[in-house]
Amino acid sequence: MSGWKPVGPASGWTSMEERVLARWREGDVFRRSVEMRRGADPYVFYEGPPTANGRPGSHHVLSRVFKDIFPRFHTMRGRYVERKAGWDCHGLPVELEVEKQLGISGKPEIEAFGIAEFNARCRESVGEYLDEWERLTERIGFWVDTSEAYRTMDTDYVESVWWSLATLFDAGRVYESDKVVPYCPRCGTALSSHEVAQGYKDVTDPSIYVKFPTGDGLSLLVWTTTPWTLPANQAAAINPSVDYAVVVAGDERLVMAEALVPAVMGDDAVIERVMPASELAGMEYAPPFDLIPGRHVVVMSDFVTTEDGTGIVHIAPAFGEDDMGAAREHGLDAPNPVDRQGLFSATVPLAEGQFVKDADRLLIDDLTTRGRVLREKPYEHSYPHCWRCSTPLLYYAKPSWYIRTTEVRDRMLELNASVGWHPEHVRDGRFGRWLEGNIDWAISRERYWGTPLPFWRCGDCNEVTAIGSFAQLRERATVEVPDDLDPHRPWVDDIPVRCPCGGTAHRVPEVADVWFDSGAMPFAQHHHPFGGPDDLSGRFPADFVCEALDQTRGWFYSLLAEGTLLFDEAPYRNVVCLGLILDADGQKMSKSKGNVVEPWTVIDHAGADAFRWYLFTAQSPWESFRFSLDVVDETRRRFLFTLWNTYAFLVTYASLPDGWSPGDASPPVDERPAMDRWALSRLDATVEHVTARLVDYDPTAAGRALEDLVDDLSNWYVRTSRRRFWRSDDRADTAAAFATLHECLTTIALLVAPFCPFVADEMWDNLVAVHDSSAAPSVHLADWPAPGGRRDEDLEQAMAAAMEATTLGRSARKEAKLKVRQPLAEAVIACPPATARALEGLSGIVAEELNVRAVRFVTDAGGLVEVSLKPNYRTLGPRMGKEMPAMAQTVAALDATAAVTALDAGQSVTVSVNGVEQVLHDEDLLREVRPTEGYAVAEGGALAVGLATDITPELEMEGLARDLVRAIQTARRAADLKVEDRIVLHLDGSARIREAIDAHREWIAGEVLATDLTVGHGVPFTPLHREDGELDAEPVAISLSLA
RNA sequence: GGGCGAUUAGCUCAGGUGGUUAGAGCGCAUCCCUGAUAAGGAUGAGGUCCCAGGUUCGAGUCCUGGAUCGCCCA
Repeated sequence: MSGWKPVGPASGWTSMEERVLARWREGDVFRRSVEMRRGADPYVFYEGPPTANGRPGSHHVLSRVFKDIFPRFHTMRGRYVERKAGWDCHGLPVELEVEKQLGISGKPEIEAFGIAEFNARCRESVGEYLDEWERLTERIGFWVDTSEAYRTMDTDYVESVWWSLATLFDAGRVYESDKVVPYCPRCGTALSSHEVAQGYKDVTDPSIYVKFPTGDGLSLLVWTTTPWTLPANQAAAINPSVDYAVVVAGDERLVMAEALVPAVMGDDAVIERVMPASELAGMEYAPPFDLIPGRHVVVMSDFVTTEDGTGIVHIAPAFGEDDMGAAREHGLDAPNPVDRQGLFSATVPLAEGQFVKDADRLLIDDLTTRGRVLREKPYEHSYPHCWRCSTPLLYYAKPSWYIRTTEVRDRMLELNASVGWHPEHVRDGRFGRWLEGNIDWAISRERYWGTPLPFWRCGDCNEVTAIGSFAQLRERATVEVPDDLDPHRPWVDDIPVRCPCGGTAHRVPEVADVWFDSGAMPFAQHHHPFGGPDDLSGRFPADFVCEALDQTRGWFYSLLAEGTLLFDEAPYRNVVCLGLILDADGQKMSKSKGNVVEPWTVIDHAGADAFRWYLFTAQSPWESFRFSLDVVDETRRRFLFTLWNTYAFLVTYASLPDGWSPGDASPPVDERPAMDRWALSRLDATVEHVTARLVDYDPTAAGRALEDLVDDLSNWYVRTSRRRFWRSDDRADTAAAFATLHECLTTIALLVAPFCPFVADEMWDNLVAVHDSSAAPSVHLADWPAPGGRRDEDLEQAMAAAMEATTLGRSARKEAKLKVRQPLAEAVIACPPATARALEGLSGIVAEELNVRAVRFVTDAGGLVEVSLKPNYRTLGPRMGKEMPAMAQTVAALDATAAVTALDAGQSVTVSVNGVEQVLHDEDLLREVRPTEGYAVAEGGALAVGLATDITPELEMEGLARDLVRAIQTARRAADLKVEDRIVLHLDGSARIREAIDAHREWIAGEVLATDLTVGHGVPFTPLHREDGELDAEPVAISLSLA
């Protein structure tokens, strides 16, 4: 009654995953894994909401599996881990998609179409790919509760956002101001700095050196890359601490910063005179276009640099932040000849109705005609574009709503300091620097599909009232508010409220920045504060969030800003940053390049576990991934198939009729062979290490430790222990082997569970659950393992030496062209005495691996071994300092044999270095040993292995017998026998082969499970299978039948 | 122009606190094993550790400068 399920080949991986998935579904395993820990210490995870109006890509798989591994790990460690999914629903991307569907473009067309219908379409659009998202989420094993997902467009969510905005407004932290903002004329909206950050592109703009004449043939020379701003010019700014030069240029004289003369006018420019900035200040000039009245005067401003240009900056207050600042300082106007669509108004007849960027040419030509342009040159620079529609942004003065984040900047920095960033350098580097340069957060968008700003402005007194809940809205509304209020536009726009002054207030037209929505998720996902006084208890702050590195200025920021403003607390304790997914050549994946690797391709071909393992272990998660199907495939072969084969090996032999079951008695660990104790020691070490690394948010190192363990288990433990699993002459030993391997694989299933939840659960099911109804029915309902206290570092070191000796022995065999099947008389291992003592207990393993009759250790310095010495820099370096090279020479000149003899006798060696006596101990000298002549030798540092190369007739016979066994095993397989089938066997062959059979008859019969073995010409039975072949160029015939 | 990060074998990546001969996988070459077999394994070739200075007895590792690439910001 073994209960084992047969294990298929690793090639059936994806169907295995789907079976496991079905088990989870049927058993409601995810929900149970959460519920099981209810009441325990919560571990708080926040899902950064993706927008589901596009298909999920491989980069989404990256973030989703990282979001999965830590909650799974901490669940197994006993924490209660709620995992609420979330969807970002609002915003420009959604509007753009709908505009495309409707075949319309721009705000006037949207308004003509109707906001109500437009927003209804947006609401539909955000769910368009929800099914595919949920299907992928499930298939990659990302356990998150999609049935209870929060959606930023939900009424409750919007109400929480209103609460937060009203709270900030009432605290005086919201203001409206005319500011120059990055503005997309196509979308008709201002962009936040983190949106601007996403749209930089390298473009070539026309740049010109323009002359601003001041009379008498003298002109200020000004450089600009935005000629279209010149009609709005109001002033020219100079740096107060810079000297300016007058340069002769033909019959003209040009003013510019002295330091920039060579760069602008060449090295042989003639400087007429140099003056301090103060001499220029207040000077008036003729504006480039005499269309708009203004003072057109030289002002002094610190922001002017001499890094490029001419050191004189043209000031158009409506089109630059610095310009606006200078205008305020010097009392200048801020005329704006450009409308909201980015088109010139009638103020500039020359370019009326033209898009500003397109008007550059026209304006430059006009200036050139009038002799105002010194030079024109194309200028390549990085310029911000709209992150969705790619229109070049304009810096443009307009009223906007702001949150005074600058007031809490220092507090944000303080709170940030306590966050565990991964990688650490983001805290003070990328993110910290960004926070230091914090500017007030522009939160308003003049759009449609978003959380409406809950601000109402009175038509009488102009005061603004913030509404923080729907109840408050109902209370103050002058009209009936429906029970099923949709708090979106246009419905809320039609609800006026009473102003305290007695007048009627109407909602301001703007909606909120979508980043404010997502930053509100810690409280809005739970409808705080409307869910009662404890609605955030155990839910704030998060222990862990995780997104791609580009979110530093996005979600990571909006979370921190809102956490600080509203709760005076960092909203997360740990942040894991993720890198970009690139193609195999390191290029960004993009549809236009056609180099996108679809997640489904990877999953269908390699499976989710392989996909996950690759992402977790390929490299530090915050580096870019050079991603392709091939690298996932390689990962899968290397780790998952090795693990699977080891697992399949155990199950195959355990399920044989006289196999093994987990309940069977097995010897206590300290009575098991060294190999078993070694495996368990390695297991305990790995449990400890993997746990520590995962606690520290480092799945890469954790995964690599698991790879090492699985490799050790497969390529050393199983390799050297194979026969123990099917030799039944020592039941206790077989049971020890099974129990050891079973425990290793069971524990590995637990350790692998957060990484590769499918294979882990499949293994757990077959190794544990099917045998023991009291055990956890799924690995994901089990507890994380603890080390079993069986660590034996001496044994681990000794085993490492045994592996090394085996490697060297194989190298020596290769050197001597002696195949492994040919037994040899002896291997001589030359090593220091301590190593020899450690290795002695393992010499049987080494002997078997090297196929030698005996292993002999040679440690003395005489006869068989040559010793040479090297200084141990690690111990001697600090002691000797500058004398170290002299010491190295002294050691090299030492009589190594005598020194080693003394050291082995427990004595020290005294040498003289530059006249000073130095006492050397065993640890100060490193030995290199090698056997002397007569052996095939390979050496590696402190170990050398020699093989006796003489093959006696007896060894030759044994080698032949082994060849014969191999041939018979091949014949067995050719006859399609099961591994446990008994056979009757008849052999025939040359005299030499018959001699080998005679010498090893019993052994051969035992190896191939022959109950009867005959030799000679006539076959005494009707063979099921017959094979004629050659062995060592001599004929051999094998006939066999079932016994 | 500034900030952050990266640069180690043909490719993908490891290399606490400086210390003997810089490692692994893939690929390649040559082989082995055949009771894990639609598998497995070994040995080997392959490296100016981006460059140049500096600190040090000793630098892939620390410092300075530079180059190239990436991300972010002006």
